[in-house]
Formats: sequence, C-alpha cells, structure tokens
Amino acid sequence: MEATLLLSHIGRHIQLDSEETALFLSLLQPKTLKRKAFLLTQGEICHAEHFILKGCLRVYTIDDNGFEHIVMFGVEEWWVGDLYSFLTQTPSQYFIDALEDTEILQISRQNLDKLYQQVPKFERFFRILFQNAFIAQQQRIQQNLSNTAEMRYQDFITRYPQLEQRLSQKQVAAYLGITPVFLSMLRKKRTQKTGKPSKQ
Amino acid sequence: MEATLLLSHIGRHIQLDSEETALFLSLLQPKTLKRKAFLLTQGEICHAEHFILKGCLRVYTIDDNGFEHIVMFGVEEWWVGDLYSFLTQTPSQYFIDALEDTEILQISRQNLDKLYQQVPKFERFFRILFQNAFIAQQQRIQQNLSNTAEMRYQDFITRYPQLEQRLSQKQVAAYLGITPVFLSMLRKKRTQKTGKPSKQ
DNA sequence: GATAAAAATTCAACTAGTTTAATAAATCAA
DNA sequence: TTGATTTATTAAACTAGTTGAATTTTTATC
Repeated sequence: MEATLLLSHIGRHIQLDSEETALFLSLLQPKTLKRKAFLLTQGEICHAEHFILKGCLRVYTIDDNGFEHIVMFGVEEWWVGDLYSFLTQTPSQYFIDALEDTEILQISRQNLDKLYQQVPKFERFFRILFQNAFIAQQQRIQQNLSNTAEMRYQDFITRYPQLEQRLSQKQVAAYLGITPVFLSMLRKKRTQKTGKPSKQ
Repeated sequence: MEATLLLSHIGRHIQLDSEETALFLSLLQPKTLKRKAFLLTQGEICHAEHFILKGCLRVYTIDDNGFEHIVMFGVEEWWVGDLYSFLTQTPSQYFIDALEDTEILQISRQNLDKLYQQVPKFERFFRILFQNAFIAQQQRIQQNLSNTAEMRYQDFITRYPQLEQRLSQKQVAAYLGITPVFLSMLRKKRTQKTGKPSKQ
C-alpha cells in the first residue's frame, strides 16, 4: 500500500512516531475505482471515510426531477464520504462516483474509533481538518448568497484552475447550481469579452 | 459568571474533572451585548470564539451593492465568530451583531491554544463540534442547489420554528438569499393555500 | 401617546437564469 | 473506423425571482 501521500498530509498537522504510524497504517484499507464506478449510492450506509491518493470523485444528489447537484469534488489529498451517514449509520442521500480511475485509502467507522482511542492526536488532526472544511464551506455559502452565476463561475475557475480542466462543463454547472445551457452562454460571453477561450 | 449552560453543552461530548473545569472557566471571559451592538465588524480581526448563553446574533456580509447576506444565526448554545479571521489573524469579511440583548462567553486565541495544550480532550470536543457544523453546512449547500426559494423557506420554518419567531422577515430573506419583497409574496401564497398565517 | 423610523405589503415592469428543442462536436465501445 | 451515446452550442419562449415605487403596518423613541 502506497500511503506516503496520506502520511505527509497528516504530518502537516500532527507528528506520529513509528509505532503510531504502524498502527494507523494497519487500520487502512486500499481500494481502486474505475472511472464511473460508485463508491456510495443513495440509500446505502457510508461505512468509511476515504482519502484520495489519485483520481477524482464527486459527491452529489439527484433531486425529484432527476437533476444532479454536486455538493463537492474530491481530488488528490482530499477526504470524501457522507459524514452524516457515516456517523449515524443511516442511509445516505448522496451518490459518490469516480470521474477518473481513482485510488483511495479507506478507514472504517470501527477503525476510526479505535484510532481516536489509541492515538488521541488524531482528534487534533481531524479537528483541524473539519475546521478548514467548515471555513471553505462557509465561504461557498457566502458566495452563493452574494454572487451571480457569472461571478461564481469566474471565482470557480480562478480558485480551482487545475480542477476545471479535469471536469466536463456539465459537472461544473451542477456544482455552481446552474444549467449546462446557461454555463455555455456565460462561457461564450466571457470568450467574446476577453478573447480567451476557457479550455483549448 | 454563569457558565452552567456552557458546561452542560461540553459535558455532552467530553467529561471534565473539577481541575479541568476550573482551568477552562479561568480562560473564559463574559460579555454582554445590547441589541444592535456589534461583536465584530468587517476589517477587524476576530480575537475570540463566542458561546451564546442568551440572546441571538447574526453573522453577515454586506456586498458591493449594499445588500446584507446572513451566513448564520446564533442562538443559545451556539458558537459564533469568524473562524478564518480568528485562525489566521487577518481582517474579517464579516459583521456580527446582536438581534436581541445577548450574553456570551468568550475564549481568546491564546487561551484556546492553552486549553488545547493543557486539556487535550478539548481537541475531541471541537472535533465533534466542527464535524456537526460541517454536516449542517453541507446540507444547506445541497438544499440551496436543489430547492426553489419557496421550498427553502418551507424548510427553514420547519427546521427552525422557534428561531423564525425571533427574526424579522428581512433577516429570514437575507439568510435564504432572496429579497424581502419576494419572501412576502411567498408568505401570502402560503397563507392563501394553507389558510395558516406564519406568525400570529 | 405622538411621532418618527423601520419593516412589510402590493403591484407592475424587468432580468437572470430555465426550458425545450434542434444541431454540432466530442467521446466511447466494439 | 464506425456507429452510438454523451456533451456542448445556439436560439426562442418562458418563469422564478428582482427592482422600484407607493402604501400600510409595526416597532422604536422621547
């Protein structure tokens, strides 16, 4: 199992000795997903948190009219899952699937509990992780309240320029909360203004 | 200082002995705010996290056109603050003010750091707190993507029935991301349909 | 309790974003 | 490579939500 990326990610916030590292690694399970494979579907219970080593996932819902709404993307060094389902062991509202062939490391609910007990430093690690995720989400909420779709698109491509290259426009639209048709219009307008096509 | 509410709130997630309790209390500072008083204004650095003992606060931005957008409300047993400003010690984008006379307990950045060092159990406490806040925010994002204004209003009043009683419609509108005029139209429509006025 | 100020309502004109549908372009599977 | 499927584009009709402006109701203040 190639966990170097995860260990360096964790090392940014807490320091583990070799024994703690070994224990931690023993609690992880690797998994690979082919493009379009599902990690979780609506109605299932989410049994693990997933750290992405390579690839790209999306977390989304499908509403009553069949429209997809993307709640978050996950790329390398992100954690994804349905935290609510994971914690309460109730059926998830979300789908999670792979937009590219993807490699992850999973930690199950039981193993995470064990980890918190045996290496309390991980409480700190996840405290910081959730803290940062909370801040990022609050900014997204604030932007959704304040900005037009055009501004949100502009912000998205400046904030995640490399991510946009990996996504279809349909997916970007489902994340921004607009239709693909309207995103296409925004892009046309932008190209005409700046003379710069957004993708080549 | 009347900290019973805060101690019981914390006792829901971690158990403190009397020494730890004493230390924790020594790191807190009480504060009272008159209605309309500011706890934080845009451009200031947020120096503390605030636990609400009594009253109601709102966290909001004012956009370039002068419109207010409410990112969150805080009532009894909620923590409020600008976490990003607090952690990075940079100027805040947010205003926080009191919608009612309000009593809070504050913990400063330095004291919180000290608390984490001396009582690591608080890492766990705040890990759980941010985890829950993250889930709530993700649900809000998902709803904002999926639902019309009418559905969001319906959801707001069923989710926070007691809170709505304490707010003006203008504030509810600023939280939902719609104009007060449109909210008024939604309420009229609702009253006509259900025959039930939302407030008496 | 009178007066001023803020909040809520109503209506009509408007616009940001949607819908439908048809076509073109890109991606996928064999 | 081809045909099939998905994605992106364009245009026209449409609608959810906004804007502005006038009126009423509620709340605050002295």
